Amino acid sequence: MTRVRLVDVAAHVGVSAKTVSNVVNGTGMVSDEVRARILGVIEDLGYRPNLAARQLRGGPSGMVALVMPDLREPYFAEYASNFSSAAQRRGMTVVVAQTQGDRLAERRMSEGVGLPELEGLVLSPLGLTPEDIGERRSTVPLILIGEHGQSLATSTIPHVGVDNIAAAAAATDLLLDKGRRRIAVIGVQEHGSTATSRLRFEGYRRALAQAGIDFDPALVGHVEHFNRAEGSQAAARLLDAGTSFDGLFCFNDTLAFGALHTLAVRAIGGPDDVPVVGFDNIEEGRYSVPRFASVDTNMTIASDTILDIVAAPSAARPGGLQRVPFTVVDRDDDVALVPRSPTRQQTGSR
Amino acid sequence: MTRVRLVDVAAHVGVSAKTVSNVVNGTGMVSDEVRARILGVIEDLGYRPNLAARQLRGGPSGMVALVMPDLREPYFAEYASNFSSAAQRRGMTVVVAQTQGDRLAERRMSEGVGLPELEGLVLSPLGLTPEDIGERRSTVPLILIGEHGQSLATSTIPHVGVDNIAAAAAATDLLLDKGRRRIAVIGVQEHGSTATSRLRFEGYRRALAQAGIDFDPALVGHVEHFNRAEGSQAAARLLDAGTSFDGLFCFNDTLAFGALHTLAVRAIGGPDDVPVVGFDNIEEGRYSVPRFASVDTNMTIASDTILDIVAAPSAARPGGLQRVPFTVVDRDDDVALVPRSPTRQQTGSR
DNA sequence: CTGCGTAGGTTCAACGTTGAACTTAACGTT
DNA sequence: AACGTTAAGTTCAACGTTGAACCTACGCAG
Repeated sequence: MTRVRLVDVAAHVGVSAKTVSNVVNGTGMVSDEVRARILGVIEDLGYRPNLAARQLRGGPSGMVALVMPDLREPYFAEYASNFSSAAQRRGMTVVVAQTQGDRLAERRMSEGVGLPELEGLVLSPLGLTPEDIGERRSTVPLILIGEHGQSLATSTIPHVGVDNIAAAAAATDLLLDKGRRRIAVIGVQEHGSTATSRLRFEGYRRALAQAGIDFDPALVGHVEHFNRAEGSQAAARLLDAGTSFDGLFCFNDTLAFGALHTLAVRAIGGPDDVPVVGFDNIEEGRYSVPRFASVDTNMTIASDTILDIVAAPSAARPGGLQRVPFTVVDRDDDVALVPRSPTRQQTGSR
Repeated sequence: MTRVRLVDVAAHVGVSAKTVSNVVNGTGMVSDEVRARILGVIEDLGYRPNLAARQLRGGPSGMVALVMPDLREPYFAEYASNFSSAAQRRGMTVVVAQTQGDRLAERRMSEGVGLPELEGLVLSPLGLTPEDIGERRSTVPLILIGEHGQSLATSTIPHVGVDNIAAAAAATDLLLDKGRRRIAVIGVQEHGSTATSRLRFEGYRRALAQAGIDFDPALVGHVEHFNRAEGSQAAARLLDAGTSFDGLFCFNDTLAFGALHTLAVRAIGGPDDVPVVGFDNIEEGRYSVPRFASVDTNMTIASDTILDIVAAPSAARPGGLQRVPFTVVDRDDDVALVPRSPTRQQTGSR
């Protein structure tokens, strides 16, 4: 029972394969009567076009690759979910792969090795360097997720994400607006892929400067990775050092979870005492007790932006950072464990 | 700058395209000298085989589809991560799609509409019925994730997962072994796709029966969905009804998070007071405070089992449930926020 | 020196689809 | 009646790869 082909349908109807092709693709001229018969036979036989043959003829593959460090991270999982939904809406198929943030894996994937003909390759880089991009052979359009500072910004590769400096400044402003003056920060990195961390740190410092507050290095919590354990440890170090703070900005929500845990264990804080702001606004944050604010990175808008770039003719494809608007979400009601609509929002243009 | 083909490489070397093909695929006889020259030119020109053409010739596509309800759910995200890694290890490409648990979406995806030629279609069903499977047209091997009770078990479709009844019984046993006698349960469903819930409930009751404990309907927490909010509400309902319990079994970890939250807010419990057992052993559970036990469903083993089935010749492909061993993981040390190695494990054969 | 096996190739057709170019009959115009 | 137009098709080649069949020179046994 081999697969049904165009010619099989054609034979059953008594027309040529091309006429069936025309019906399937809505091209050419076909009488209503013949079209109806063809559609009937297609249904009966269960014909489905062979994408490989289409592609070989130069047709679109309808496939986009999404390459992320690790889907177990809630942020990447949510991104993948959003992206996949957006792609499905456009009739595109998503291929996923993981790199574990490994530079060589990212390099290899950016070439699309072993992957089918893609219409776009969307990569969330951690280790990739501008040289890697320069040496890239593949002609498949590459689009990077997130802003990555000078390192990758100078390249002509489009990247899609929020303005990290502005967003981090807005997050800091939220705490400043609450009258906080000693705002600690968790997530400053010194090793590895520090681009995101550096930009958010810069935003934090700019917001402080604008408010006329001196930067205090004692308020900085360093981490290696953006995970719960390190967020928790960084908060513990701040407290152990005797540093007092009345607000806390974490460079992502996972760090915030960890930090909140340490604060809770030590019976410090609570949202009115030491308000916390995270970054990414992942689903899970909606259920957090104690609550914390976050910066929503509008992943749905980002996904659509990316797919628009993929769909654009190569000449019209932009380079550099494509800014996605961000939203500072402060959940200042007291409900827990029920998804909340944000009650206070500040939007992304500063 | 069109893509490099076999003939382009062949022309540069001065041999036929077929010889280059032989080198690429390791077939036929090629002298070491010619092989070396060909490999050099392949590298220089950056040749990469056109998978569409290969496939058209009847070659393997190397693609598997993974269709899940929603990647934002940590369990599915982790599953996807594991599966994707396992597939990458085998040189296979994973296509992902989401159904939101919608039966029609599951039906449509199970046909592989709009997808390239697949070697396997792996689906985590919520609404799919045996009739849907019966009416399926596609000849691509379908493999279901999880055990789904009578409903889908009778079909010849292979499904891969833990023995839900045995695993739930083992989870209950863990609490019984701690001397608990009034064990509450959260996650019983009455509407929608209840298969998993029913099986785990059955396991709970069997374990009680074996221990000579009467089942008390007052200890049952009903939910519509397996999420945090409902876990929290179910726990609240139990407490509000004045039901006392000294142990709690939640049908998945997300429910457990919610329930733990309610217990914490009401200052009840703690692991030595009211131990909690979840199901799935998701990453996030490792950082939970208060801690709780869980049933590890060995997703890596499951992924490999699935990929073995996909790779098997269709005649050798098994039907029915392929059992994956489970592990009851009790994290009874007191460390928090550092990934722990399980200290007490009980393995899956009862 | 004949014949045969084999290493190391080559040639050709086919996979299923569709753009481009071609055909045919019916119809409308002057 | 002759001509142009158009609707509704058909035919053919090509996309890149590879299995099957074919070719050829060389080494070696008899």
